[in-house]
Amino acid sequence: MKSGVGHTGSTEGAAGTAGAGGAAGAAQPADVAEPARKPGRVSAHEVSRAIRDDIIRGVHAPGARLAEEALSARYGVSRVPVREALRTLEAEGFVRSRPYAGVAVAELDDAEAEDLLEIRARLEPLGAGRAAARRTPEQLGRLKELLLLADDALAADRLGELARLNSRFHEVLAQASGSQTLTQLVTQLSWKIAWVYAVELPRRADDSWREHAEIVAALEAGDPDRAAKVVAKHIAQAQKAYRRRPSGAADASGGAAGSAESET
Amino acid sequence: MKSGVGHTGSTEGAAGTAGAGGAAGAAQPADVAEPARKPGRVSAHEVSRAIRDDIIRGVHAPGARLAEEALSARYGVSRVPVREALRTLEAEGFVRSRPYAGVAVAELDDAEAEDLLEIRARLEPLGAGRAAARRTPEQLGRLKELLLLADDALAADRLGELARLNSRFHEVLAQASGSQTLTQLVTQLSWKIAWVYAVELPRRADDSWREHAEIVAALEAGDPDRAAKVVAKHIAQAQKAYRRRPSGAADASGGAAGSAESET
DNA sequence: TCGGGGACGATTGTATTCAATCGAGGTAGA
DNA sequence: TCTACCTCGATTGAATACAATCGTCCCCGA
Repeated sequence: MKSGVGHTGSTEGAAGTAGAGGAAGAAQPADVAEPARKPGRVSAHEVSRAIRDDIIRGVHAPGARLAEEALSARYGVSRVPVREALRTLEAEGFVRSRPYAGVAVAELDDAEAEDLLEIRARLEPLGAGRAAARRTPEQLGRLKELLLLADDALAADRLGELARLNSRFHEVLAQASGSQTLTQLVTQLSWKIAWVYAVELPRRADDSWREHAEIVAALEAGDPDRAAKVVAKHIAQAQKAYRRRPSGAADASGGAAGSAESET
Repeated sequence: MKSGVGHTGSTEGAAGTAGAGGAAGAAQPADVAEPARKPGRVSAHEVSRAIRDDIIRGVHAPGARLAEEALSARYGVSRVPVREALRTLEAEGFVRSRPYAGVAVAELDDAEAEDLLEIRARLEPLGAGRAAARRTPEQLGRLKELLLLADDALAADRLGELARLNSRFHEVLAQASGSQTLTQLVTQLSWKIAWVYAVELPRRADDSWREHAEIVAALEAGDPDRAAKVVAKHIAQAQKAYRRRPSGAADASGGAAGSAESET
């Protein structure tokens, strides 16, 4: 008998590692320096999460070269877990690598950003439809909780946290679909969207969360068609907002230096 | 810029071990043995490709545990590149891992398979539309070349090769879209579809490649709408074929059924 | 006989060390 | 002065060695 490894589903939804949130605020790019994460024992998964967060926050600018040694110093681990993390990020499309030439942060031009939104527009309604049929009460509860947290954040005008809550909302929504593949796809997609939106998203925050509430209502009602439709509208609004953005701001200017709090 | 991982190689060299003789039915192959792949210098990227191919071909059955040492012995490298490969496959959704518990091949039930097809149905027409507008003559040439190769394979009734050509076709089609993100998504998706279809889909091959030719024609004409429409039809046909399959044998039961055939 | 606790083996996770490759810069020659 | 070649430094890629963790099995006690 092979005793085949449990794996009871759960596409790993962010284990609550305290995310070096300390350096919020300033968030100057590029200048690597402080270890930022010295606690003795970190896993490769966490390193990938840390690097991903930093990419999304603009700490590592698009096109920037990521030397393994520098990363290993920054995150306080050896090169081995760093390399593993880079492979993960490569598969996710955050970095590109060439043999013996190292890895660099991917560059997202406007066309890519548009594509991301277009892809999302086609996938999320699908997931929402599934979610309306399959969501568990617990998932519904988490979504509602996120709505409340967002209300607070809105009231306090903490936009950085809002961005995180937004990603999280769409992540949970994807999980509620009950499809492993769909969840993974949409989750990775939501990370990338957060990246692209790093600058723009806060502006639309208010409307966005009103729409989120509608989504939850549709899920609660268990109406797949309505859920899909509401999500589609939501995405379309987001697309419109992105296209209306002031300047071509797809790069890593300081925007939304959100705290990296990782409460799940 | 080519984005690493050239995919120039081909793995059919070791195809001889596929199927493991008539020993189908008896699940739990697991005990891989012969090195099958000793050539001196392989890179981590190639290892991930090798493992992925073996998963798709059913050499590693769904749910099977993948011990690092066993893999490193099988593919003739140390554990380090194996681990990197596993991180890649994890991000792609082919395996699932838990800290200190190792890695196991993911399990795709019928619902997941349906979702995969649904997702593809929504993404590929998008890519095809882009491709019709942006495809380069070189890409068009490669697609045509694939059509010819498929003709040969059809004539000679080499279904295993057809499966590979099929994946390759959709890969190139995605590349022609000019969108990095879309390319990566659709490519990874096509791998998974090949996996799901490996057991099923006896031979829709003939129709499938006729539709492929239509796709190429639309691309050549540079007509985005028509391209998207043709691809949508193509996917819909594939879905129909899948749903019409003889038995519901898409789960992890038998796993390592002989040669991998996937036609879309 | 059955349940709980602890030690052992096996496997994963990480660090350290060594080898291979690429790019930059300098030097010799035309 | 320009070009080609070559040497050297730096960085990536891989292998080996070490530490941490988990599951299992055995022993002990009720």
